[in-house]
Amino acid sequence: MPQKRAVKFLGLSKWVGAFHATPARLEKILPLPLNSFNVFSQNTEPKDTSKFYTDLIRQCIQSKSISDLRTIQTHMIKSGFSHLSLGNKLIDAFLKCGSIEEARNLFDELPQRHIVTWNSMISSYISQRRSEEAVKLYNRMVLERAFPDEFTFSSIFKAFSQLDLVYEGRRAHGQAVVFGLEVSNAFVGSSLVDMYAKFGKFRDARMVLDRVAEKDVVLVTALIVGFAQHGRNVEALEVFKEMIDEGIEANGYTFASILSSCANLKDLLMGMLIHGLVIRSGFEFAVAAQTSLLTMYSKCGLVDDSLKVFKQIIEPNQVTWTSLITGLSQNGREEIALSKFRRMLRSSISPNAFTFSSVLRACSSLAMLEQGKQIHAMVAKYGLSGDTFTGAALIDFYGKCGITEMARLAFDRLSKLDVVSLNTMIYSYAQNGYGNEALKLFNPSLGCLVSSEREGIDQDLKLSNDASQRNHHNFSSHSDSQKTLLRKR
DNA sequence: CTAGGGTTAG
Repeated sequence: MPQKRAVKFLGLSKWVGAFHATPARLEKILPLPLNSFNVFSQNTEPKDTSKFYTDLIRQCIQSKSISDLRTIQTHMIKSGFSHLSLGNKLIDAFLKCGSIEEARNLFDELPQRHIVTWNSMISSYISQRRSEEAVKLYNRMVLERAFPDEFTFSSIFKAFSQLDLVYEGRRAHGQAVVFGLEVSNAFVGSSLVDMYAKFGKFRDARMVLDRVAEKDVVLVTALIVGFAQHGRNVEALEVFKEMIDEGIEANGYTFASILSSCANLKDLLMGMLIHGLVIRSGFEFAVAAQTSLLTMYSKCGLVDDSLKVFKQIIEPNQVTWTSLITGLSQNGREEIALSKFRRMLRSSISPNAFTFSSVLRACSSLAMLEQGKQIHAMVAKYGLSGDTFTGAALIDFYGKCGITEMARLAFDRLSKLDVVSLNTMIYSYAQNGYGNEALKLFNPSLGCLVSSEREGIDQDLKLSNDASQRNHHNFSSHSDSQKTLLRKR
């Protein structure tokens, strides 16, 4: 009986007394009759009415009361949107209450939208990883002559990098230039640098960065992160040093990224130096920096130091636990890795694809069949059977345990194939004496993988197949699994 | 009333 559900407006006691307001009751106690809203234009609307609604909306946000917002919306629509600014506030309120759909519905209904409203909608879509919607709105915005401002540009570029739309992102950059907002502030600049860096377009990223007059830590960190994420660790370190030289202080984000570069370079000395810097700059308890620190030590082979870092972490998150488990598993401490995994679950932190691929690796190294099976069940429960990394770990695990059928089952569940998972499957077959099955996979033209709807995969397979054909008469260039196959033949 | 950068896997 949703109609009868009481709607409580906490601060409304002077209007409604102590009783609860239903939409029908609310209509009776509004400060002005609904019809009379129409006589006010947007500019001359009475101050107190506007304030009345504004307060109401603020209370709804505080109590996260979406149903109350709906009530207000109903009245607004009835009054023919006489209060446009309220419409915008209402959209903002829906967004803050997490109801993006209702915000969008109202957004579409409004005869006019404020630039702030456009920006709010766009950034909400992006933070919900629904960037297609954000881009659609952005394009519509330009068409409807609601000109994007620096707030728009500070968020829209992320949509293009999320969607991997290089050309469109560049075009939006051009539009920012046209509006004179390209490097109007560090917000727009860092968003642009981030986009170009994510695309691997480091020349463009650098050019934008250099044009920003007031550089700050976020701007430079965007470039550092870009280099680090593309495995260009030396360049990441160079930019980091440059930043320090320019007197810009690093923060937790910067340290998280730069320590990850040290880890990948196995540069223990630099890592320890930066560890000192982390402590001195007061980011000792920034969890991402701590996580990277932990990884740095374990990649450099100092497991005990990484355990020490972990002990310091007050609230380890999913990534932290995973890093710890990975480090242990990679350093031959499989049992401890598994016990940490159990502890992670007990502290109600859920595992992800990264975690599973690491614990499965631990199970695989020691051929712990029962444990691995249990983890396989969890993988299925978490809906991660299709993940390429986790899948490859499963294939590897069952292969090592000699259960080829299960390995194949895991293989067939992959939502996407790549060279590694294919190699792992071939290796599992080969290891267990199924030479013919392995060959079928090795040469997809024999019919094993063709005729599936997997297009990207075929591309991948074609590449690896072409490469192997080039080496066909050259035995020494074959991988171990291929050698095994050739012997079996 | 609206804005930017992060750490983990084969």
